[in-house]
Amino acid sequence: MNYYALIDCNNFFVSCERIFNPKLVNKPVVILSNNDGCVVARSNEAKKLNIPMGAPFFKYESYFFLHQVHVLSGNHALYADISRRVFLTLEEFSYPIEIYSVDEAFIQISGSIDSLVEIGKAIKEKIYQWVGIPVSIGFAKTKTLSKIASELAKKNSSSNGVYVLEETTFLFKSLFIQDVWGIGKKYKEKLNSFGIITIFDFIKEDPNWIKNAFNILLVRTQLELQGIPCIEIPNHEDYPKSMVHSRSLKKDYEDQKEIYSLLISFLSKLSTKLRSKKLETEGVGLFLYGNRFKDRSSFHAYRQLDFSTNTTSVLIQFFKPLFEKFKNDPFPVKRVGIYFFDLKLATEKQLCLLKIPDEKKDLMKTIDAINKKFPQSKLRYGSEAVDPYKMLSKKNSSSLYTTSFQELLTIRI
DNA sequence: TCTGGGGTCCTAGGACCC
DNA sequence: TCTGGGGTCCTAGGACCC
Repeated sequence: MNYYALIDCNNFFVSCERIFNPKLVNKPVVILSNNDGCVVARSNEAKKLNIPMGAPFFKYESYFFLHQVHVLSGNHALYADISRRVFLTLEEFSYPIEIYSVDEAFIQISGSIDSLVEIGKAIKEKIYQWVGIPVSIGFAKTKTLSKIASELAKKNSSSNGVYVLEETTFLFKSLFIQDVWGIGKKYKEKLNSFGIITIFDFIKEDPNWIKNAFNILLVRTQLELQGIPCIEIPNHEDYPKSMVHSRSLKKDYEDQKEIYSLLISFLSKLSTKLRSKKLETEGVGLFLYGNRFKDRSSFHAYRQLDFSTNTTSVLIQFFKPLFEKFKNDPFPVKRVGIYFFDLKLATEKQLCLLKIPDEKKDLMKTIDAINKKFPQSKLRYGSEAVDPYKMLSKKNSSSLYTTSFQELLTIRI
């Protein structure tokens, strides 16, 4: 029998922190978003204190203090590295795999229920032993069902973190549609308005009606819930179609030179990422937002290129006029972002009949190599901000234990 | 009164996910 | 005072074609 499994890291960001700081074990811990804005991860103990996902830090600060909640700024370089190690370990098992997010992966597997439980246990133990991250594993006939199974694995203490979902009819009468992968807030409200409350209600609806009232995605979800796989594991090495770098700022900024140089820093950072992944872009865009809790001002502009590139100077050249448009009708800026779209593999570069700007490939290579070797003293373009971080804020971050020699863990014996 | 019909392509916006 | 960031996919509607 063919199955899918979802391997899901438990409270991933918190678990990463706990590897290096055992004092956090069994304590309520929350991880904050950039700018220390809101809660993006919680330990089980923090969940028990009814701290919701997305809770704004400033509203909960005194509550955290009262309950001795450990509060950390997100250390995403660390989490990315731990994530990589988790999936390298999972790949040891040689099943077809899809890394779905920083803390989740699907695998495809066949076997009897008993053998699945054994394999699940083995995976769970190996990841914990090799990387130190606890995971939950859910097996089922489709990806959508395996999501539900992994939640059951997490909640069901008798399952030991591994759950095989077989019979669903009874279960679905007690599960709500909003617990289904692919059904968010809007769909939930609309489905509820038609009296569809549980997964059981949803499954017996006419697919044609769902197609007309919603879209093809929900029809797929419905089939998946009935055990008919519609969402496959991609069988090729995929690369991203777009890339964004965006941040909320410490305060509202009005100085256009400051905003511009920050955007150039972002552009430079994003092109470096593009090069490190051996990709090129055929489009560049930017967006600027005012403070979304006070005013709804926004600006958005993009430019399609006639060729693909990952050269910072070339991208700056095409970016400049986009920012000029903002100057016509400026507003105080609270959030900024740069994005690339229509990404292509650098190795499959299309030749262009038109004259394209000098790509300075060797210069880019040299700059990247120097910046990699000396991360403290970054080589940058003249128009980049000298210290982009002064426009952002970050307080309680843990160290880069696994990605920086300066910040290795110190152990006293 | 009554104003074609059928097709493709592109994009902005909206929904979802973590 | 203070509210994250990075992605994907689908669809309606407009522009354009004959």
